[in-house]
Amino acid sequence: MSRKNPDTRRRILDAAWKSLESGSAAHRMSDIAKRAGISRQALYLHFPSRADLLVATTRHLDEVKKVDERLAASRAATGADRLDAFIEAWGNYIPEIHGVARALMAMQDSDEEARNAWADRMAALRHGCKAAVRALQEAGLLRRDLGADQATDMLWALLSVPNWEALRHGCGWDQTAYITGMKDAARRVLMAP
Amino acid sequence: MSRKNPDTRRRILDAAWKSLESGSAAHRMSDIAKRAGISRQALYLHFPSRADLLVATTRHLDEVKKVDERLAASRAATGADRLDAFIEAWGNYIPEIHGVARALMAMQDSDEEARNAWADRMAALRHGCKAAVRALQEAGLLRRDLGADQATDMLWALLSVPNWEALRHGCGWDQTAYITGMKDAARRVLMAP
DNA sequence: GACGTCACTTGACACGATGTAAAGTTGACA
DNA sequence: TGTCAACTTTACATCGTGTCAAGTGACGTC
Repeated sequence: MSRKNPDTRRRILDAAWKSLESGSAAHRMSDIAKRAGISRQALYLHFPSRADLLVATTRHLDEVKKVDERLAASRAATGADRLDAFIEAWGNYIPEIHGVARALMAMQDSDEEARNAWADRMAALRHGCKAAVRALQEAGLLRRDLGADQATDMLWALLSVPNWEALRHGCGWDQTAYITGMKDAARRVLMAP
Repeated sequence: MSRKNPDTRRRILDAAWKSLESGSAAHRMSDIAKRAGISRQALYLHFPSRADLLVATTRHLDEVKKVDERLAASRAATGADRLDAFIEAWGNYIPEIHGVARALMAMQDSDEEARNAWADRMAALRHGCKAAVRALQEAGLLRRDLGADQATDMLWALLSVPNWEALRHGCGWDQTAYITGMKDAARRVLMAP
């Protein structure tokens, strides 16, 4: 699969990324191929299906954008600071992956591979939420009447991509308003006053 | 368009609804026609496109399920009770329209008509949120540091269908847990402690 | 009792997107 | 010079949507 020219592969992934990121609706395989400067068929030589391409594109983005490093910063903090840092790291990552995320979400109904890829991603987010909730709990800041699982669920829902879309695009919030709004909402929902 | 047999029209709408509501992935025009007991072409005699059919199905659902009546109940209340009543009315309506909502959301990228139909629906929800926020404000219960618009946005995002999906299906919450969880979250985010 | 019309059926086809298959081109390397 | 790998070109299968046109059968009307 990936034994072809690694440079071409990279060009395809960049093309897919940019194509999805640019608001335009030209997300067909032929558009991506054109943008990468290769034939549509060469694309299938590297990625057997559209779903494969999208999944590889998310991984590629993770690598280029260094999610791990970003999230590592939040892991250093404790208590409420950790919650803030996590929301900031993830919340500022969403706009960068948003195009690809949208495409992946749109394929969920029709393609199992896409569904699994997105589920994986959401599981990773949930893991981060869980850790942030535990940090609150350890600092004695988590609401007493809220189970850790329930708190994790709420935070996870709050930080979902559709929520980001709703506030940023549906309501016209800017990115900093989104971040501060989310930090505020999360503290109010999860922490004792 | 709708000058054909109104009984057939109704059968089509019911078929579309049930087809979308049943988890199975058979949502093609031919499946809906089969379920309605007519030919695929007769379907196009009543609804010129898939998007038209979906839009009509949501309206049909609204009629059958009597959204207006349900929401009217919440309009009678005041202050925090109104917020609770609104969340309960809308939150319990989501599962009934969920199948159709999903289909409509999935068509957003490809079809403008579907996009507008969904936008209309979300605008109606937003209108309800705004009224609930105003009720809080009039009762002096709204947080002082939160603008009415900002509060409306937050409530609107909180009550979105994707959030319902995330908590009910992603996290396995049952419907009553969802309702109480949302009421609680909304109060914490919007009201002063 | 023939006639027309209306709601629907039957069958065929165009289109756009994905994905498959196979033969041809080009350049690097032995 | 020959071969191999990466990519191109061309052609085609498939699936779902939407269009078109001719046909059928029941019902009301003159």
